[in-house]
Order: sequence, then C-alpha cells, then structure tokens
Amino acid sequence: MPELPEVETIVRDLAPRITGRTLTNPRLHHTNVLRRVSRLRLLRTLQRNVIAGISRRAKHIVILLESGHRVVIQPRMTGSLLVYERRLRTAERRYVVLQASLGAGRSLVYRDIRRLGTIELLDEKGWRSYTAGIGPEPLNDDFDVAALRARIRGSRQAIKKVLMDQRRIAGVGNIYANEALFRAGIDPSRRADRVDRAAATRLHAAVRDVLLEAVAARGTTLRDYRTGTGGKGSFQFALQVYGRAGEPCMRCRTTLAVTHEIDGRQTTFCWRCQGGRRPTARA
DNA sequence: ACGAGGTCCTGCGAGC
DNA sequence: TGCTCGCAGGACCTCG
Repeated sequence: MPELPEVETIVRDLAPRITGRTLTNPRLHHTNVLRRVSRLRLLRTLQRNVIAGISRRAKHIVILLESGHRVVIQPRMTGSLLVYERRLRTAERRYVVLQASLGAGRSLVYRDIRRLGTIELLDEKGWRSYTAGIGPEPLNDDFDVAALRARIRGSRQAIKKVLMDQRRIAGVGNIYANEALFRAGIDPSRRADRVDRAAATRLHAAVRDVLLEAVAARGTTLRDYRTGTGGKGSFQFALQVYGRAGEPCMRCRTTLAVTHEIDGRQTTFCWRCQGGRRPTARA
C-alpha cells in the first residue's frame, strides 16, 4: 500500500522519464476514480499538454502540467503509476484506469486493482487549498520534535490514529505507524496527549528513520505495490512488527500481539517493549 | 467535537 | 474441486 516511501520512489523513478513529455491519446477506463472532475474535462486537459514535473505530497502523486493544472493521484491500496517503453502485454492491460502516450513508443499508465485510488484535477487555487489541508511533511528539515509535539497536542485519540491522520502529519500509513511506534517503544493505543516529551522525541526520530530507511529500500512490497519502473521494493524484509503477529519480538522474543481496536486497522505490537495491555487472547 | 460505523473495490484465503 | 464468505484498508461520509 503506497505510503510516503512508496510514492516517493514512484516519483523519483518517473521524474526523468516523463518530465518534458507531451501527453497524447489519453484514455480513462473507469470514471468512479474521479473526484470533482468529469471524464471529459480530465481528458481534454491532458490531451497535448506537457508534463512540467512530478512530485509527491503526503501519499499523493502530483503531476504538474504546463497549463498550470495538477493531476493528483492517490494510489491508496493498490494503485500504481508506471512508464512502459513497449506495448503492454494482455495481462498488464488488466486493471488499467488511465493511460496516455508519451511519444517514442512510451506510455504512462495508472493501474489500480481494487480501484480505491482517486484522480483529481486541480488548478492553482484548488491546489493551494488542497495542500493546505494536509499536515507537514515529516522528512522536511523543519519537522523537528517541537513540530511533532505541536501536531499531536490536544488529541485524546490513540497516538497511532493521530500519526495516520493526514491533516496532522503527512504520509504515514498503517505500516510505518506500526513500525515507528515499535521503534519508539510506545503503546499504539496510548492517548496522544499522554505522549510526553521524551516519548515524542523518540517517536520523532523513529518516524523519520523508518521513512528514510524505507525510501532507501524503495518501499515495502507486500503484494501489489510496484515502483515507477515496475520493480518491487525491499523494505518488507526489514519490517519488525507489521504482519508479524504471533511471531517473536525481535527485541525481547515475546510473542507479538495484534489488535483491531484502533480505527479498525491491524495494529501489531509488543506489549512488553511498548508497554501496552497484555493481550488476553493470542492472534 | 468526537467516535463509531458505512462506503468504495477486488483478490485471496479459510472453511465447508 | 468448487463454492461462499469475510477480510484487507485510506479517505471520506453520515449519524448519534
């Protein structure tokens, strides 16, 4: 599931391959992925427009066009954006949502198996309000401990849920929230306003470290995530808690527990290292 | 203001 | 073997 490191990898892969290219023959195969834009307006805007650049904001891919429009893609669970330098094989054509020619036999393809991902088209004004509604980028230099504390302050919600709230902090999803909280030794269900300065300092370092390491590993491929060139990431081999429920904690060998009590999502943790409630039932 | 729960969507694994 | 069913989940929505 593309979170910050996965989207960053896609964007870095695609930047040299699509920047300056002219889009032609855009085709949209599913309209229910569109948000606040009609099929006709999207396709008309893409046709013969030039890609000025591609960047990442939170977990979103942002394609800037020379017209000033931005195509914002949220891959969510199973979306991937790829450049093909050849014709697509039959199997590759499945799940294609949006595609366009880049010239010289290349094509830009957005595919999404579950189609929970979304595509938006924003003008300058729309973009400004869009990005203003998202929290700070955790890998930016100005995201220090004080910035993290400011973003989690005053919330009685579980720290894990707050970490994943895109309005508070950008780009952290379920996998990296689990990993960062384990590294920081913090119970995922602890109320955010009860995370003290020392814990916040550890959490700040853990969030940044895990995201940076995952970017270096080109992301986490558990099933569907692919890089911008169709390859797999390798951070799945470095995960310490996510997906390891029932297996021993890498630090203390206690059996890792899993709960769905926070936001209905899978939370894996070590009750001994992270100080949570000892689970009554095993996973 | 906040929490709980529904919605979208398809593949996959468990169970029979 | 082949079927059904429930789960996976990020963001957004409604309801209480």
